[in-house]
Amino acid sequence: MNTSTNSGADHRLICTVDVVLLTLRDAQLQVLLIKREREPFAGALALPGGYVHASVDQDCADAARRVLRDKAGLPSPYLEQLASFSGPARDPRGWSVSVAYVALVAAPQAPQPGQHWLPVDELPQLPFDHGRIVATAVDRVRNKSQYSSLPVHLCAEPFTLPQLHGIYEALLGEPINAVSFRRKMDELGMLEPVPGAKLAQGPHRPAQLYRLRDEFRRTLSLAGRGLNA
Amino acid sequence: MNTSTNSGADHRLICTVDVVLLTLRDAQLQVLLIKREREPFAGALALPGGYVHASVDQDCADAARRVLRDKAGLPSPYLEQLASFSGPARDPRGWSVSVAYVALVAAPQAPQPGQHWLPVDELPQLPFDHGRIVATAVDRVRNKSQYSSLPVHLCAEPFTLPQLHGIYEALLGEPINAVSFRRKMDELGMLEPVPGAKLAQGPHRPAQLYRLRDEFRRTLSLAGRGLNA
DNA sequence: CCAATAGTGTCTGTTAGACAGTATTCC
DNA sequence: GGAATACTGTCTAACAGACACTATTGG
Repeated sequence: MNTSTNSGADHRLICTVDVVLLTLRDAQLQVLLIKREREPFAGALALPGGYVHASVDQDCADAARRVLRDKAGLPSPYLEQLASFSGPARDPRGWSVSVAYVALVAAPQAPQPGQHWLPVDELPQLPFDHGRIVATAVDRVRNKSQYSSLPVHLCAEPFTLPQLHGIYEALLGEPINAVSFRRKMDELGMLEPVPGAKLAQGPHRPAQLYRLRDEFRRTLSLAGRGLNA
Repeated sequence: MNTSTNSGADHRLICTVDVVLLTLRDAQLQVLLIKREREPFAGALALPGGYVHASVDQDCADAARRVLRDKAGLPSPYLEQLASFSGPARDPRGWSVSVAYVALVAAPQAPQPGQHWLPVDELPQLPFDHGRIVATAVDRVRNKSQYSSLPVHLCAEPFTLPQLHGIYEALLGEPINAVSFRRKMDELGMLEPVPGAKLAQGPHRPAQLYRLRDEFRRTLSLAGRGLNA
């Protein structure tokens, strides 16, 4: 096969991005699914996604942000490349490559028409290989939650340590020692107390509010030895 | 822009795979580079890579294995997807997506003509964004070596624990406590002693030879709390 | 027996978890 | 003052690192 400087049709493939947008609602990890308007699988619930447009996107992450903006109406949440999925059968339109991203958001506004938040552990069959993509994303997020600051992106700022503690527990599905948790968050050094700001949640001592230090808005902080859940 | 069921040229992009094949030589992590025969960058040293061929590849990993077979003359080493790199400028032929893989091999045969092993810390400028891809791969491998069995794939079987110990130290660039190392390898449970097989390296006690348990040939074993280098 | 490396037993320091105690709020 | 939750001090248990010891080979 001659592959010299040919960049014609044989070497050009269907290329898409898919975004697994996750949030925490009712102490459950939930994923945003969109009702597809077009074939294939018109009418089915699927991940927000779309073609990569060479004319408008600077790279695939840019395409993912565009998809999030257009289909989920979101500004720029935490976004991380997950993996690429490819093959002849995953898309009925033909051999395709999808670069998948994970995005995390804190406060899921009321979903707009056609948007559905579903718990990741109770998903129906999804079109394409979206079931597998979601499973990979959930694995990645749960795994990274064991030793990094990733879950802060599921928490609206400012937040209290007990709130963040609850988020880690919901993600990892098991109780985390509260003393160790505070020690670790302290070591990670990513949080700063909002001076004077406390959150009163009821007839008891209010909790200190914290925010992410700017250095950690786009970077994760990694714990040396995990949170040892 | 109409994106209905159109799968025509606008939505088809240049799609390639690149493989970062790493090995350990002279206690240094080295990467395989190939002298490019074709434009662009003909004559330059670059990662082995090529177009994804929808007609022959089952997925991008398959394309990566084909590239390794054809350009590096290798059977099937440890192969793991790294990340995808995309954009209008990384390839002079146009907007492109490259799905990059990391591969690890043990014994680098004498390189064939056009193949060059170079230490990852002393690379020249590489064409495309291959410098960045190699850097990402090296980060990934060094990072995963801290808490997983990944480095066993850099070691020819059967091997002794002191040999494997040396490989971990070379990767992490710092000494690892030998007692802890043995304890960890034991906990990981991925090695089995080859009955009766010892390796005599000189005028001293020979070391027990080990091999990877079959369950771990394609899967990694993860340590709970890292190797604490 | 000596030198050299392989492998083990055991002590010690560090770190995570348990638990109890103090702090602060609303009633 | 009581109830509830936020936070802290301190003991304990688990684990990694240090070090000394034994094991096994060639000379």
